[in-house]
Amino acid sequence: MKIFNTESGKKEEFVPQNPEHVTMYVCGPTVYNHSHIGNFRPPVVFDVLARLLRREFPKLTYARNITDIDDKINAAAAEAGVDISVISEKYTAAYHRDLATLGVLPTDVEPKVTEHVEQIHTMIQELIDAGHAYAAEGHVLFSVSSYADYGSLSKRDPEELLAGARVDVAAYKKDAGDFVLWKPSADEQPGWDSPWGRGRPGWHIECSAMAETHLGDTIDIHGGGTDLVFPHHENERAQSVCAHSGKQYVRYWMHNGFLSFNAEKMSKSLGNVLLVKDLAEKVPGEVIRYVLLSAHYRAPLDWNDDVLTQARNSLDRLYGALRTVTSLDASQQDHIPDAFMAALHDDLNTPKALAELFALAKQLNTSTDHETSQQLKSALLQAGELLGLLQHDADAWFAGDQSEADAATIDQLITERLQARADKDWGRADEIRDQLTAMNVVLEDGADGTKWRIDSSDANLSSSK
RNA sequence: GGCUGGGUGGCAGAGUGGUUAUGCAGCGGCCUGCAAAGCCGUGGACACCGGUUCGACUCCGGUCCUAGCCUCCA
Repeated sequence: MKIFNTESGKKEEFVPQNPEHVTMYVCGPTVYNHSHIGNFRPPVVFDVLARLLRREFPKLTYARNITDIDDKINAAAAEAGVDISVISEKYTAAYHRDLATLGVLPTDVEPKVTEHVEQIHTMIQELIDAGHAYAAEGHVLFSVSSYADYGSLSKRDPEELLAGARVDVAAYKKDAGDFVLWKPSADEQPGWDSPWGRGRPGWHIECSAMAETHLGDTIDIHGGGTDLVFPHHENERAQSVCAHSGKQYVRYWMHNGFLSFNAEKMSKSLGNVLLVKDLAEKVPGEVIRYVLLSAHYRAPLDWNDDVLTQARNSLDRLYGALRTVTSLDASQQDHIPDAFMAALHDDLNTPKALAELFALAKQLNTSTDHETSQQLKSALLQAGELLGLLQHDADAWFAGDQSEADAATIDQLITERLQARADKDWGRADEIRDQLTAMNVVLEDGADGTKWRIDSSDANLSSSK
């Protein structure tokens, strides 16, 4: 398996530190508000990677954190007049609902910052003891100049960084590039007692401490959005390497590209933020997931009003192929085609992998041999599972969210129409079909009976709000 | 301004120094009582300008556009 490593700028063969136990850490959300669709690209992309790793290695420990202490959470809590836990728990729950909508499997560990304050203290102390950090006016700062390799992950020259810095440099900083590990809290702000006074963790130390706690000093894969390369991951790396006597922190850094909306940055100020819960009212979560996997994870992905419709229609084709085989013989065999695996092994090339799914669908649609069809359906389901797609019952997929009562009515009408057709009473048959069309039901007559589906084509999938 | 990516047909989106991506949409045909689905076929693309090469969408240089980052950010 090859993985593009941000640190080297190349695709590298993936060799875990311990082939018996692979470790992966992905930066999770700060739970102060709803995450938008762009925020879900990493969980979905790394969910596919986790599925792949679990298939190919005996053990994977995958951690994705919840940042539940942050100034934005503080602000939201203060405004609502509640404890920060009220805010963070509310939006953690929302985050979990959205993950479930998108078919993202739970991680092995979901560490919360507020549950790791002790470990954060320990790590800060280690950094101070080793001369990489210093306390000043209630703050503890990491001394960037103490880590010679600083900047090499994000390919930045520390000198230029400082020259271009547009922030006000606090007087207590020895060096303008130094970043905070611990900062003081005012009395009304949430805080924890510490050797450096009451305060709260800085923005980067939490991930270092949580990764260390759950995955050890060196982790195999660390993922996140490309915007996190600097400063977040650069700083994480500096902290962890320095706290661990120079030991490597991450073997493979992976960063996903950004999602834009109609070629504009998705941001609250532009009013173009798309929420999973809103999209899920229009389409199944699987359609949203399909869109997120339809572009390579490192490439930019532009969301526009057509992508959901296209994804919906594409999935219809795959489910349509699955529906040609009504039952599946029990089979433990692995039928996933090599080309599909090769695509995923090539730096998680999900668009190529999807193309292989369509190749399977075409074979399935043209197959006349029972045995072959069974294998093809099995292959499609197994390959789909690796992508987190195609796991619904095909009939249920096409039935949409019709109630059972409706389904019963539809079946009743279809039975009547079949009789009319048997009697060659085309007028009556078409009358019934028109009736069903009015119910948004499309019929498909086949050799083995009549299937139906809910017409989603003119359902308003426009994603603008 | 600096650093790092990206610009492929109507849309989405892979890939490659010479050969069909794939899907959606379109068009023609087959199938069908008629449709739908499916199948077969089909048109249509590599931002621009140079260079290297027998040959460049692919490699190199430059230009333009675009995204992210330059201490909150997926």
